[in-house]
Amino acid sequence: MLDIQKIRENTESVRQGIQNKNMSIDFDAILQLDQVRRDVIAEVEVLKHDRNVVSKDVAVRKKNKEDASDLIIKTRDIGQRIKTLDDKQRAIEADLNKLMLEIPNIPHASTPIGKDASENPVVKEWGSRFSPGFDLKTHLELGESLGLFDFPRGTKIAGPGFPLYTGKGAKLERALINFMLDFHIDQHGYTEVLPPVVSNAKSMTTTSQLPKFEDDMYKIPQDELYLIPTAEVPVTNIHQGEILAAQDLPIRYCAYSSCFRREAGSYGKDTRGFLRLHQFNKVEMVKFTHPDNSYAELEALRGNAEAILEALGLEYRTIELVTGDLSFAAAKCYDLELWAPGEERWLEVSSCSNFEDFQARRGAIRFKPEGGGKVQLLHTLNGSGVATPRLLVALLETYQQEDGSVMLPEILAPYMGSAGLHLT
RNA sequence: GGAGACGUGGCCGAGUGGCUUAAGGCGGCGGCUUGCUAAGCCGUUGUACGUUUAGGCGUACCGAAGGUUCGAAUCCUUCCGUCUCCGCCA
Repeated sequence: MLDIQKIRENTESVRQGIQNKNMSIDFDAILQLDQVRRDVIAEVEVLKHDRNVVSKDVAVRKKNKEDASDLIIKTRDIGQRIKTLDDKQRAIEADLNKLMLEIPNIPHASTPIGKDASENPVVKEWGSRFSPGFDLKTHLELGESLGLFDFPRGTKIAGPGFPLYTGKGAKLERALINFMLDFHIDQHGYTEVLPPVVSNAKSMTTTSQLPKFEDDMYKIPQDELYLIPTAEVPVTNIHQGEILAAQDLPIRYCAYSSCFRREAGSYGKDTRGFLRLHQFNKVEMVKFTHPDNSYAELEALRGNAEAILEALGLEYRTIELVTGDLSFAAAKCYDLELWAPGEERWLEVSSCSNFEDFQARRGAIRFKPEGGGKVQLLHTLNGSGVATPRLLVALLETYQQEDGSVMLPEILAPYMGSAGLHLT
């Protein structure tokens, strides 16, 4: 959510930012509603002040055993007017809040202006192309012949897009999750958390899955819960409504969770194998930072995600999203893409974003500055570190051997066993 | 799922319709003292919104939302949460 005061005072620059995001918002309607709201508040507060003064007089007279009926009659009318205005204020604020929740974050000044993904600049390329000279198999062919997963049975159990991992495939999935968690905890200083995989509407609103993206999520109406599309939701909401001490910042959490996405509107796209799923595993990093440090923390966060890919020896590139491709809540974002030699394409495995105070305002996540001073909103960031399905694709395709087996990188030995690195 | 108890500031805790502007204490912050010394004394204390050149002023907030009343932390209704006991359960 944006600051209404900022919209009021810097209307044109906010308007420009939204336009760069290819969105359109009726700011005139919002400003007008805000003006009405403030007029009503000013009016009702005068009446409440009057009521308080008269009520005190009533109390004094009653204490002195004097008659106060004239005052009571006078205030009865004030009470009615207050009630009317209170109702009006409530209605206006509900309307205004609804509009405010639909306004996307505005891009940071450093985010390149551009219309869509085709204009995203590549900011880093790492690793070398895997081209061994024999015919490369896709992860589907490899997985099937090696018995790593069973899509038909996953479909039978739940439906398409719900993968069943089997044997070494299940172990590899578990190994990757543990490897990434340990890496971020031991090397990058994150604190591990293991959150619920469901969240309520309030939490979903903080991170802005709600109200705009309700159709993308699985809902449990009976209990008014949603399955999380990412651990970002429960982890960011750990400090919802709290006032943290400045000395405690930055807070860095790392969480594994299953993620659930309906992928409505993407039917027929990337339906094969692991490229697009309804349920998948992901290790997520979430940071709560002082506003002054959030962009330095974003660079570090991106580095933490890249370090995973480098440790696994996989070719990747990092792109910076232009304003038109930025997600609803982000002010700046990097995407990490792995090269899948069998698929012969780049696969997005991580998104690292700075939301500035956008989510913090929605969730009332604040901090008290060191040495006192006014409580202020902190900045939230998150990034995948990383999602497993496409990582598994690139890993299998990059480490495949001519005989159809896969020789996993040495760094996974503690998790697979040395002998277990060779998938046959 | 059943029965009961409870929900007050950073924390403890008083408060059953009106000098409550939420007592008192702890903690925090600022100052004084340095013959009460592992201390003592004085002052201060939250959040949001509105308003103001500024200092300030006003309004609201006692789990949440409504209601009764001239006036609600206090009375009524609904909801949420916590705890205890019972039932079920990995």
